[in-house]
Amino acid sequence: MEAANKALPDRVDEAYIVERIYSAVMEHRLPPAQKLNELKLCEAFGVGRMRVRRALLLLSDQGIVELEANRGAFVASPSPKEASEVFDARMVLEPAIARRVAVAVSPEYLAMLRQHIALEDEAREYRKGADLVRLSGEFHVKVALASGNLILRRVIRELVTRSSLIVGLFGASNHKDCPDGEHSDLLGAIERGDADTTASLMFEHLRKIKDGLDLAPPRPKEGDLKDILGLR
Amino acid sequence: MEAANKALPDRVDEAYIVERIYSAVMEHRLPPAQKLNELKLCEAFGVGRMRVRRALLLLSDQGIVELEANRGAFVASPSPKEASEVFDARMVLEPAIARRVAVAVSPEYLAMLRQHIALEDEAREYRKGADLVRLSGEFHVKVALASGNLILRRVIRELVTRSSLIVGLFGASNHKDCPDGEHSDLLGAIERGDADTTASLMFEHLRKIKDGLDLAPPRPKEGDLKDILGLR
DNA sequence: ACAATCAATATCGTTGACAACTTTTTCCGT
DNA sequence: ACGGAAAAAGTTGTCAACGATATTGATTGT
Repeated sequence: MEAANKALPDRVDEAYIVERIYSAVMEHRLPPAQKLNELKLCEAFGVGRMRVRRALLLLSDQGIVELEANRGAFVASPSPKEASEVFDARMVLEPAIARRVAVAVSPEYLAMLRQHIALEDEAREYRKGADLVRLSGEFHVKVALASGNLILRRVIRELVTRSSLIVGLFGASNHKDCPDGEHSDLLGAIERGDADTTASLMFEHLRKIKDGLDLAPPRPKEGDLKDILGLR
Repeated sequence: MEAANKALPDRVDEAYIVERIYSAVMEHRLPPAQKLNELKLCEAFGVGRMRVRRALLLLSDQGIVELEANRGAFVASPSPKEASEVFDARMVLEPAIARRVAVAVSPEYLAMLRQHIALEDEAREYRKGADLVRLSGEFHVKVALASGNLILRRVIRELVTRSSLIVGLFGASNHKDCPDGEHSDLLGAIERGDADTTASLMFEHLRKIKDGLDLAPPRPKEGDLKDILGLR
């Protein structure tokens, strides 16, 4: 095997590369701190180095990738402080967006959300863990999309992707990306047009996820090795 | 004169170029559709072409400039639909952010907001129109900053900058970027910790600005020149 | 005089080579 | 065998040249 790992499109541009890395992060396939070698990416996408570097620049601007001078690109590993900020931001923004969706959502988007819940149920039923991880994040993006506003969708997508990294880093082994059933409850509130309940369900949902993280100990710095090993 | 138009920093990186173009757009110095010539930017910033191109890529990703293949970079000129989306997004997000600021704002940020209002008053007093334009936008960014969350600040900054372009395009000549006094009212509600009023003032404030725009006629398409000139 | 065609110019997109830096491996002395 | 210095390999950052495309201006024929 060499190329054609997944049928690349005819024209590979920056956006496509960004999209693929986005997806890989959302599905927890790219772990935090993973090195992203330029040459390997070039081969993988069958594209010149320029395209790859531009894609990495865009990803770093969105906090998905960290660029270190002369060392290369790495999947971001957010600090506890950054992680907290991401979820705080979501707890401010997403309830407001969900509220608006509850107030006025088109039948098409409602159908999309219903179908999504069905997919989640199915993934739970058949123990498709990988799918469930992806779907859990995607639900939030689709809610934002259901507002009919692509700007809101973009903002949330960025935050959800970063959240995937954060859960991978700070989530306990038994951590659920999104507790079972809560998405369904949210959809119920939206269907009833119950704006207040929708907003508060979304807030509590996010709070629960954040509380399930272990953000207490600031990540060890370089020099603290002795502390870590208990040699003081 | 050649270089040193404004004392460039020792190290000019992409972020600095982006920042400067951001500012120029916010102050209505760079009009929509303005061509951004790579070579001229290189000379202006005293950097190689690569830096400029990377900065332009970042700006295009944020909707501030538009890249046309083989034609170059232009300051974005949002369509009425995009313009509407930007303000709709702000009307969803900013009230939620302002509410949170009203609930819990640190004394330092409160002082910052007070000082800002003083600057606005001063600019109005001495008829410094240019300053007032910049300050009107900056107020919203500072409110987001007052949440203590840099992610929220970043999101709002992006939207405010795009709004500057939109006002330049669709604002009537007598259009006020932000009606006099409303920022002051908002600060009042924040100081009282009145969350509901703060949120609703912010919403109405944005609605008023949007209503002051003339988004009715879709931007003329290429072939409609005759219509524009009344030659039919 | 006008329109269409063609050449000339300017600008952008891409590639390849090279320099700067980091990481790994090798080598040597103790 | 161990630690450290030096060499080698690998990777990233930068630049300059080249080809491709769009735009402008000149030319020609009617």
